[in-house]
Amino acid sequence: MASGRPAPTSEAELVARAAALAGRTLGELAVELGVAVPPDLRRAKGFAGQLLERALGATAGSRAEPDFPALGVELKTIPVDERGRPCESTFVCTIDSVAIGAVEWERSLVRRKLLRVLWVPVEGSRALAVGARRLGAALLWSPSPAEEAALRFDWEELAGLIGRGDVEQVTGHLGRHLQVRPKAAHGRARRRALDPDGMSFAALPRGFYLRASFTAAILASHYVLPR
DNA sequence: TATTGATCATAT
DNA sequence: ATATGATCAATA
Repeated sequence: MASGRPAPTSEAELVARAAALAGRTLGELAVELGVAVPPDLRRAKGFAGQLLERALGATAGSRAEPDFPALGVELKTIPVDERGRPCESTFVCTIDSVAIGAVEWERSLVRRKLLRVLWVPVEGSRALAVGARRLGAALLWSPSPAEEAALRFDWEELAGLIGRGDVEQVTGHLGRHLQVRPKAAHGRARRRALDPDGMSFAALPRGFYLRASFTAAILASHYVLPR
């Protein structure tokens, strides 16, 4: 990957850059950055996110850090329908099911990832060619006390189950706003986990996701569709 | 058709 | 192999 823009040095600069992208298409951005546009996202699921990383000067790559380390800001592109509502859930982080039982909410990866997020809406209809999809108005967000309390409630239930060795009992049906779903390269992937008796076994890797209803509420009071 | 479970690409 | 970026696609 070629390098993107230099990193922004303040939140204001980051927000200004993001605001300037509203209404632009992924195709226009790709041309400016010298990136090829895939025909669809089946084999390029991270395309929009990686394009925006470069357009905004995020730290590229797969380092376990916020996208903008100096600012402590996480970048999330979010696909939205024609009404501005999320098309998908939002991946937050993977789960270390062996360690999670010893972690409190305040130090959890979920909370740290969501402390400060730049949401960048992108038209997500599969009927739109990838290159024609427009960016919406970005929103720099931190959870309100009520939002954090709600996330904490779900996290404690889910992390509690996993910590007690019941990771195999946790399905995507649990959690009002936060849920646990598989997060793996393929169905044979395995991570070390503990059963209720403390015995180690190979489990399907899982991650925390925000339900679309939760992110819809975040975007609802701020988001404006591109026009 | 909304949601859950499964999967794909790239970088390190 | 595990982190990043997520969306696909089968199911209920």
